[in-house]
Amino acid sequence: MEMIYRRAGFLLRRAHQIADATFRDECAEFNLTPTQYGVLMAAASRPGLKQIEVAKLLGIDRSTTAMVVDRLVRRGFMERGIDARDRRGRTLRLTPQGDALLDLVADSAGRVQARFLKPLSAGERSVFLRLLKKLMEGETDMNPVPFDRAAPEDEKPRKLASVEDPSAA
Amino acid sequence: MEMIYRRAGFLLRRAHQIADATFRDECAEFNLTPTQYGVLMAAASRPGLKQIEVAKLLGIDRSTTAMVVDRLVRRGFMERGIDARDRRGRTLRLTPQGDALLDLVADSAGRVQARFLKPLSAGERSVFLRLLKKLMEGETDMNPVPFDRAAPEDEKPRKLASVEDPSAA
DNA sequence: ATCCGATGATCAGACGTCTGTCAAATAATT
DNA sequence: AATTATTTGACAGACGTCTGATCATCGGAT
Repeated sequence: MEMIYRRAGFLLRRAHQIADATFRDECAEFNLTPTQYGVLMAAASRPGLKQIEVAKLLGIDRSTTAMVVDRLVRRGFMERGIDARDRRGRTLRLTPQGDALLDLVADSAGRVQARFLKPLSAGERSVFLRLLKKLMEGETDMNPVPFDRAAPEDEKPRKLASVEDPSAA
Repeated sequence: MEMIYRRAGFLLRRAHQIADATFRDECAEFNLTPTQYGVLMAAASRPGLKQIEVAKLLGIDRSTTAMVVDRLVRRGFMERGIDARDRRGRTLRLTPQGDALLDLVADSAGRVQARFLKPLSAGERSVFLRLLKKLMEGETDMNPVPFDRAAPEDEKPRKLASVEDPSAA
């Protein structure tokens, strides 16, 4: 039995479970799940991007994405439109309420990371995160969507030559 | 948006997702999920242990455990009984079919680990696993059940006089 | 212009997961 | 012994997740 505690899958389930709970707890007042937050962030970063692109960005499948978006739309945080150029696609964008929510959530979301990683030293954290990322980048077999963090980048590739986030962290 | 790719929670969701898919793929012929496998393993290791104990061992809650056990019982891999000493509790044990299944699954389950961890070198794997375990052991806030891999190991209630926790809280 | 394969969305179904709530049983208190 | 508190399990409800099926649309090939 003990062997199960050494399995990466088991450890990852627990880790994910706790990270999830930490996020929900930290964002309890907003009643936001990590996934919803991800969808909101994706939509905020590139207004008008399509549902399928959000799915790819986050690595969740189309059905799940549709369901999550549904709830967010129902709660008034985002709106769905039909892509004029390709009527199969649904374009997404935040409503002003959605934008406001994201502002409010920012601090809480930031705290989740520190709180979750607390058991590790600063050095360990960076190693851990690095290995986790390496693991994801190397996964190809069972990965629903390649982990490349580089968004399709079609729409309008506004490549500003400057730093993108001068906001003091 | 890119910032989300640096979040531990996001990375862990993906990692868990892929580990899960790898397990399911490797065990497709048995139609077994990682959770079901965990429950089966727990029940195999200590026949007659209670449902609630399995839940604690695996870090899943009572509702989830009940549901998973239901399916396993329905498929004939385990059977549920009522604990004679505490009639609230349900005792679990594998059926011969369950035992046989576990035998068959062993190889596949073993392969999952190697396959999932493939992108990392041997050294990285052990560091990764070690950090993951350390993270889990240190989690207390949002952990549904402490991660101690040391099973309750009671069976005999032996309430020793040793002071365990004067609860100075 | 038409047909066909690829793509996007939705739906249905299955499973895991948690939170709450309720009922049964046990344990603790008075 | 009777009341109260705690524990266990089941059930309902919500959410995330995937697969497979179906429908609409698009793009390319004929």
